[in-house]
Amino acid sequence: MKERLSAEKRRQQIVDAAVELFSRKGFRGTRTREIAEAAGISEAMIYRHFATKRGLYSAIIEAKSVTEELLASAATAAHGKDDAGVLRALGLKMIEQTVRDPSLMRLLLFSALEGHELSEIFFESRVKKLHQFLSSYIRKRIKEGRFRSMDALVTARGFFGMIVHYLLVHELFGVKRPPRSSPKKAVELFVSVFLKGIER
Amino acid sequence: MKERLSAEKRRQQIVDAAVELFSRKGFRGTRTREIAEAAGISEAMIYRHFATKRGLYSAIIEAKSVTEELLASAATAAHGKDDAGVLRALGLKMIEQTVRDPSLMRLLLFSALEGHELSEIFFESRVKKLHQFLSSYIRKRIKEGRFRSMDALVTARGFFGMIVHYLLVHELFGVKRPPRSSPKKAVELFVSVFLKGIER
DNA sequence: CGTAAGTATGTAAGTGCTTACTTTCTTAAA
DNA sequence: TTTAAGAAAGTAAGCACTTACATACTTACG
Repeated sequence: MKERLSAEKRRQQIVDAAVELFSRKGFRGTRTREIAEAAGISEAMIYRHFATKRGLYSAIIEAKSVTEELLASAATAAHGKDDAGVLRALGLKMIEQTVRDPSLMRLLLFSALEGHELSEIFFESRVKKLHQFLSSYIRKRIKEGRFRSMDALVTARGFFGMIVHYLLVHELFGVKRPPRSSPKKAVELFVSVFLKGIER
Repeated sequence: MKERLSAEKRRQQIVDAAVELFSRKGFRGTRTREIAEAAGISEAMIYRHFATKRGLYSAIIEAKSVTEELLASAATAAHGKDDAGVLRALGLKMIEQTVRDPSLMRLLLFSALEGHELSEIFFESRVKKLHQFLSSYIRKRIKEGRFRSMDALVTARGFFGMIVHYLLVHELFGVKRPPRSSPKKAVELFVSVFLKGIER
């Protein structure tokens, strides 16, 4: 017989295994048996901890919806009115996190494509917050006369678009980065183009 | 008995029904029975025209891989060295096409996420061509001294990122456009920021 | 021209495997 | 002794794909 864990630890173990599989193969592409095998337990254990496969998926999406430290370093730069610092911090952190663990980006895309009911909540808590942070920063700097007058939200999404697209191309579609194009250099380029583009 | 069509027409009918379903629900999420029902025939007919479900999916991806007229208007502007015109044409056409028929974007994302073998070919023929067109235009304009010196491919992908991200946000995640933000205005904004950002 | 043979297009009803979820029983910790 | 964590072995439904057979269109031959 297998090691006996506390319910909480076992539950976490199931979630960890499921995150990996759902993010790689989607909800419909993942078998509950695979999850059980990956967690080293029997299928029945999954159903002791989660009512349905969909319930497990929802639990994951909700857990991944907590906002984390991504905004912290950007907020510091924002306080010091370091425009390039704000953008650099956001871009680099996003890329770094996604390269280290692409499961979040994949889960987000899968849940939207597959039309999961929590996809919207997922988007609101993970993406919208970032958009709002940057757009209100831009709005403030427009008021201060440092940036040109423009739709701050659309503009902010434009910047995130450059970063997200970079991740799509390299992490999802698997395009190889030529040696001259490190993430850091790409972010520098995006920041410089974007800043020069919006400054007065 | 149902109407008797020519093999070619029937095949096309199956493909049409399948495109709609695969783009909405993905490969794994689509049942062959659903495709048959949507096409108004029996499952066996699918298997008379395609060896396997996967074969049908591959046929669709290959068919969708043909490059179309997207580059035409941009090429005209490129010839006249109308920088804003090039970017505007690319951005507007991409948005217009995707809004009219989102199936292509969804198929592309699904095939990459689900790891379909033809996903790479799909990407190369649909996406890479655009990247190459714009990056070689940018490279030329750098040589002519109109744009700052920078990595043309990364820069070009930055512009497409703004457009693609706009489509992801509105077409995939279903964020409502506020009335002030029409696609046309958004493209104008992206073009203006991007151009000002890369010009000397 | 008329018609029977041959062929392509179609269907209804499977077949066997997979899958989400259940039931029943065992074992170890408190 | 009680209770919850665990395994083994189902079950019913769903799935890609097949089989056996019917019907319409085409064509060669009298």
